[in-house]
Amino acid sequence: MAVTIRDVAREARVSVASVSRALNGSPAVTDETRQRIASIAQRLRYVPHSAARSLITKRTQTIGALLPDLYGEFFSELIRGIDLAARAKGLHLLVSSSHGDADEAAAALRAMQGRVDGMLILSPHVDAAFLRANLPESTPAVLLNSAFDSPQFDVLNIDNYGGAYAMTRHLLDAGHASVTFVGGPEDNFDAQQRERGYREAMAEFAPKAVAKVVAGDFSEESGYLAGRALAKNARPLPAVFAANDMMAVGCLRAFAESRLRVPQDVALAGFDDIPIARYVVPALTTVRVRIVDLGRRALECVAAAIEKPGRARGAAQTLACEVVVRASSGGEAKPSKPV
Amino acid sequence: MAVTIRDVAREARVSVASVSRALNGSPAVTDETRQRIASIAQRLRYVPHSAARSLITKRTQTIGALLPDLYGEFFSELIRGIDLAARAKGLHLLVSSSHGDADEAAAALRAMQGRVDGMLILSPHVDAAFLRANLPESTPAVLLNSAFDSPQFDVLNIDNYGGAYAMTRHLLDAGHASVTFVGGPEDNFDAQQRERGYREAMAEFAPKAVAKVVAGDFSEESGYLAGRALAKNARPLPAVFAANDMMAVGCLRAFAESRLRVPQDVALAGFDDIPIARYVVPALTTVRVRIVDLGRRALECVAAAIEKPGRARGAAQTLACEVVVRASSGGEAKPSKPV
DNA sequence: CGGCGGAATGTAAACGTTTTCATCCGGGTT
DNA sequence: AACCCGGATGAAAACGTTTACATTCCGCCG
Repeated sequence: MAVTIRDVAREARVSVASVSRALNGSPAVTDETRQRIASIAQRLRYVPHSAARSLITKRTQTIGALLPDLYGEFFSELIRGIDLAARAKGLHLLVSSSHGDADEAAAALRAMQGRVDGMLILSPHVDAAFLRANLPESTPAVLLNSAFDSPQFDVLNIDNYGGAYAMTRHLLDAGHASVTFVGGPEDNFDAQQRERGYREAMAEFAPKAVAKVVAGDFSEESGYLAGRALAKNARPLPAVFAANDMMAVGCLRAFAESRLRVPQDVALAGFDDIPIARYVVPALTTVRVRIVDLGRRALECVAAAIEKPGRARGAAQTLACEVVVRASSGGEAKPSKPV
Repeated sequence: MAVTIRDVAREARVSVASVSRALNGSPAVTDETRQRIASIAQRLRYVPHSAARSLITKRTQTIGALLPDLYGEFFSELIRGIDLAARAKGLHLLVSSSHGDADEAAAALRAMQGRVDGMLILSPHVDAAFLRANLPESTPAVLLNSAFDSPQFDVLNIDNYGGAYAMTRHLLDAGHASVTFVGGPEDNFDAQQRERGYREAMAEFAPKAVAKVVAGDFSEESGYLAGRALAKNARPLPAVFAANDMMAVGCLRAFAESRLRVPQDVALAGFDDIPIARYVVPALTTVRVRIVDLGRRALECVAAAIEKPGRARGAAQTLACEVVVRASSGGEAKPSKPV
């Protein structure tokens, strides 16, 4: 049915070995025969059978990506970065996303076994035991945004700490006497790091003020509730720094209901720079994370691990964030045109 | 190194054929031996080598998804739907996205050759010639949201026409004497269909009014410009229906600058129901498209084509949309809490 | 009691590559 | 002239499955 290496060999009057060599760029073949074989292969539309090749080379040229139940921009951007880098390296991308719990993730991980040369794993469910149980020893893997730190695996994290630290500092520098933090879920790694960044910046740059954290869970609703509670406090209000943009949007709604003007009565900042952040009124000051870079770096990292199997594992990299100042923090007045 | 079917066979004191049969559920094997083999396989952590299996069965259990340079919510939701359906069917998902032009898409399509049993293709660049040149005859493919209609391929479209028709009708029913349409890019299939839906609804439900279309290109900026132009018109202003939400957001900004109140002075609606639509003020009336369902249906469609190779191709399905009424059209006043 | 049929299992070919090893050939060295 | 060396090519094994076909075994019927 399909054209195989044999057909090309027959047509070119050489052995299959020569065809293989010619097409794979082995030096042990005359330029002239290489040309001839190449042109015949092209004419016949020969495409090497990837399964047969994988069988013998033990390489699939494929990277697996294991992702949790992820929504919106973050997911797209991450995949974009991974995909771009994979294409540049001639690798394919096998995706398995939308994993709600550890069991689903485990099943997905096992299902990928043997189909991929390496893995990119972003999941709140991973820990040492999970990986030992579900990931073959020999498969290189890069953990994304994971609290889990092991000499076995490379880890690539967002600098949540640094971003929150920088934002807190920015708010204090802008003249606010104090900053209140709206926290994320307690068991969330990102949330923990962001809170730590906030606390340390407060300790350093506002030693007289006291750090104050109100609870939240990253949802818009929890931000709304937090905002409503904060609006009752004594004036002047401290600046509010929400652990993510969705909660900041919730705060914004609560403040609007309480007839509080942002940023005149209360300054507000978020974290993530989701697209909505540019379009709420006033536009939200936030911390931007270059998700595309996260994906790209992750893929390059696992590709490197595949190429050099003996290489030391366990490198931990951190991806910098940047403060994006918009109208909501009062740092800059640009209410009309989105950035 | 890795454990193969031979190891299992040796351990179980049977032939490899029996192991294969037992693990693949062939009826020609005693329940007792099946049990024994299964437990040994599990103990040895045997996983069939997928490449070897593909080599002989000519199946990869993998679906390829070819996507253009897609951003945000649409991409995530689409992949989510595809992934969910794929998992349910035990299929893997090979993704190649971010294709800017036809050449890139062609290269990606060819690279997937032999690695997938079927393809999901969403790309403005596909047409008959493109597919003939880059897709093997035998590979089933489903085209998503494509103007190209051929008896060769299944096509799955969003009901842009019906959604725009329904929205226009909704605005007219709500008491607006006329509706002005802000169009999308001229060569865009979605935009064309939406405009057609608008025109036909106008002709049918507002025969005395005249359909009016101002140009746009789906960008927020083009919506802003359109909104500014419209704000100059004679009062009372007709309702404004933008061909997508981003342009509607742009209109909103222009109206705010012109001190026009929405919906009191001008009613506004968009299309897509992007997340931002809920958070702008006032919240945007729009047309919702169930992208997850699009992905799910597409995968089920290609899976069906793979299972029954002889089946008739060329079925065209259409995915219904629904009008989502929020504050911006004045149909319902719910300015505070997002839906 | 012999043969037959069907169920369970085994044997080996086939899938399409890559790669090791062998072969061949021409030319330079001794 | 004999030898060797190195470069180009070919033959065949190997990768780990599935499956067509062969074999074995056992009970049952004539």
